[in-house]
Order: sequence, then structure tokens, then C-alpha cells
Amino acid sequence: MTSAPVHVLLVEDEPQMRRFLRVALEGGGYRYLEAGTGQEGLALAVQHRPDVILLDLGLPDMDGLELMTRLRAWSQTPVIVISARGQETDKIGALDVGADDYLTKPFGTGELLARIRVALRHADPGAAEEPVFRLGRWQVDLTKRQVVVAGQEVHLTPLEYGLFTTLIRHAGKVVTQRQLLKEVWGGVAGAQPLYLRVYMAQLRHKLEEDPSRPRYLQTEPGIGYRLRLED
Amino acid sequence: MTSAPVHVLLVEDEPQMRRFLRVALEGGGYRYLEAGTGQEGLALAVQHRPDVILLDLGLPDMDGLELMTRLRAWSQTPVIVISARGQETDKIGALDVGADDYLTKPFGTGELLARIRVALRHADPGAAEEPVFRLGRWQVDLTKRQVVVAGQEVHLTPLEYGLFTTLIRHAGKVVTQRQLLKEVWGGVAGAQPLYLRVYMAQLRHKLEEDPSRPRYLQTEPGIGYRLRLED
DNA sequence: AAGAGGCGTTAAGACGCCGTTAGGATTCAC
DNA sequence: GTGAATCCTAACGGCGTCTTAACGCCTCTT
Repeated sequence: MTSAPVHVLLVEDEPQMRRFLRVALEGGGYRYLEAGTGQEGLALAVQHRPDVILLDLGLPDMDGLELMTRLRAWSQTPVIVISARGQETDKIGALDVGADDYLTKPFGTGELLARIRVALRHADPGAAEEPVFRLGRWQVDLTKRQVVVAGQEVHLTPLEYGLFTTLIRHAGKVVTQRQLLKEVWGGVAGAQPLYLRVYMAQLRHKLEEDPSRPRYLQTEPGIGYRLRLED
Repeated sequence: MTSAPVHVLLVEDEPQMRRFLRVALEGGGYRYLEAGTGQEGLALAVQHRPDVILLDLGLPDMDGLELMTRLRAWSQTPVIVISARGQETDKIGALDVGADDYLTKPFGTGELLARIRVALRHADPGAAEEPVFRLGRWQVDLTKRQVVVAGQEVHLTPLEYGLFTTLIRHAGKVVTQRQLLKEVWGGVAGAQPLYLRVYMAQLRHKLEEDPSRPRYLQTEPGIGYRLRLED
């Protein structure tokens, strides 16, 4: 059983702390990403879908709690807060807006790594499912980022793939247009429902047998789209 | 929406600490159980299936880590360790044998309650079944936005679905016309009682066995409509 | 018994949303 | 600097959905 590398995103502005954690995390066998601002952190979370996020509350451009709220609007990725502020009200506030753990500086790398393991264990039920999604002639390997249709590999652009996997993650359920735009485009300002129509059309052409009569990629008029499961 | 009371099991030998936590937990709205030894703790966990377990590592009859191991052999109940030992190796050991959090004494009640809420949040996705509404031949999955009649999926337009789910939300009770127009049409100016007649007719055609003699979607003349529950 | 008001039914027109296509802008690699 | 891939944007035709009107039935009133 080989598992895909685990990605950790660090959102922290102090260079000293970043260096310290980079060493600790890479030493622990994790792939490492870093952001110095809240904006950058949100962008990287959208692009790379890390498995865990380490978040310093004291950011230059955005309140940590606001970042938590905006992240939780579309993502359930575990967040471990790292803060110099040890006040109880800070902890309660962060935990109640969706943080999964709260670590007060200074802390040891061993404890941090142990708490990351706990966070991954919690997220596991979602990830422990087969990393391969099968439906009809489709076969999607979410770790390899590979899509196979009727035995033939099909190339998807980043946005197409993002749209597709978002529907897969909510398989069977209707996903509203607003939610799709949020999860795929990451809350970018100019995101319009028009984008969805264009990329859904492209997806159907690449994946559906009869693109004009989609079997799985269905429209819910006025609401959004759904990946239909049963036949 | 009323939810079942949440049970918390405390495994702790110091009477003083027990008194302190009893007040904190009952004040927080939790049902409270306590055990003074590891043996008793395991027994109570089996009998009462608490939703969260608070575990002091320093027990008289059993090492805390051993208790963790024996508990995890059959139960995934969230465990928050409470300990006077703040050594990093203690924390790592406890977290790695299955604890979900580690709190070092002394701590505030607010933080404890917040961390209990986090633990409950983690346990939730597994326990949260899909909210499916069943009545006669009907089966409505409110998360999937899917309506099934006699095993056959039926497509509803946004207004039809809105009207139907509004009646479901007030199942059994009469919903006035004014209230329906408000909840479904969202305070649009031109909303008329005529709309209700049209869409109720469409709903009955799509859902009722004999649309001219509705069994569930009943009219309350002069008042509004009601979704009848009993047969 | 006749009238009035409320309700169910149907159909047709208006409207908005969706699918589709294509061209230009942008980014990235070489 | 050039090329390819990808993304954004606009335009248009078609179709589903919503709105609206007309008519018949029923019930209650007087």
C-alpha cells in the first residue's frame, strides 16, 4: 500500500518561524507549501488542496478568524492554529469557527507532528475510500490526477478537472452554481455562471458518450449541476 | 430541531478535579458520567456509549495509555486527555495511541468546552445519516435535492421543489397561503394566491397517485395547504 | 334556487436560463 | 520571441420555466 505524499500548507508571515517549520515538516516526510499572507494562503488552498493547513493567527493582511471563516465556506480541510496568543478567548474563538486544534507557541516539533497525525486520522474517513472513483465507463484516480474513459486516458485542463472532482466529491447531490464557483474558482471576484456553462459543455464533450444528452453530468435548471450516480 | 443529550464520560481519580469538571460540564449542557479507575472507566464506556471521553492519564489501577489502547480496540469514541504531565513525550504517546486531543492542567472551562465541541464535530459526519423524508410511495432526499416516487426519480422545477419542501418542513400542519408565498416566492411583489393553485396542481400531477383526489397534498379552503401525514 | 367566491385545470405567451461556438487575451515553456 | 495550451468573453438559438388568463366545478350564502 503506497500512499500519496501528504501536503501541508503553512500560512505564516514570520520568516524565522517558516524556516523552523519547513525543516520540521520536511523532516517528518511531508510535502511543504507556504504562504506569507491570508490572500496567498486561500489561493494556495484552492489550487493545491493540501491535506492539512497550519495557520498563524497573526497575519499582516487578514484576521486569522476571517481566513478560517472564508476557508470553511467551501473546504473541510483540517486546520491547526499556531499562535503566540495564549488567551483562552482566542482559543475558543478559533476552535468555534472551525479550527481543529490550537497550539500555543512555543511548542515542540514532536508534538506538532503528532497533532498533524491526529488531524489526518480525522480526515481519513473521507480519504480512506478508494482513491479511484468509478462510474460507468469512467475511472478517475484522484491521487494520480488521471481520468480514463472506456480504457482511454483523457486529458482535462485544471479548471475542467477541478469542476469534475468537485462534482465527484458531492456525487449524487446537487451542487449550486454559487458553490461550484466558490470551490473551483476559489471566490475570485469575476466568477460568473457563464463559466460553468462553458466548462460543463467541454466536460460533457470529453466524458459523455452523447454530449447533447448527458447521462451523468446533469443540469438542475436554475439551481446548479449534479453528478448522477444510479442509472 | 431537538437533539439527544450529549453524554460525557470523565475518568479521573482526584475528587477535587471531578467536582470542578462536573460543574463545568453540567453547566455546559452535557450529561455527565464519572469513573474513578480505569476498570470502571472501561465498564462505563461499554455500558453507556458516551459521545466523548475525558481521560486523566494518572490513574491508580491502570496506565492511561493502556486504557487508550484497550478502548480503541473496539471504540472510536473521541478521547480528550487531561493530564498534569506536560512533557512532550507524554503528549506524543497519547495522541499516537488514539487520543484526539491533549489538555495540560491547569486549563479553563471555556477551552475545554470548545475542544469538546471540536471532538463532537469530528465524530458527527459518521453519525449524520442522510436526512431522508419518507411518506407513502415518496422518498425525498433533502441534501441531494432528489424526489423519488415509487422508486422512480421525478424532476421538480425550482418552484415546485420549493413549495414541496416548505410543506414538508411544516409536515402535518396547515401552512397559510401568505406564508407559502413568502417562503417560496421570497416576498416577490406580484405573488398571488393563483400561483399556489397552479403549482399545487402540477405537484399533485407529478406526485399523487390520483391527482384529482389527493391523498397527501390537501387543501384547507380559505386558509392554505397541508401535507397530511397519517393515512 | 341563484349568485358569489374559492379552487382546480389547462394552455399559451413571455421570459430567462442553458448549451454551443468561436475569437481574442493570457500564461507558460522552450 | 514564438508557439501552444488554457482561460475569458461575447453572441445567439433553443428550450425549460414562470407567469397570466380563461373557464368549469364546487361550496357556502341569502
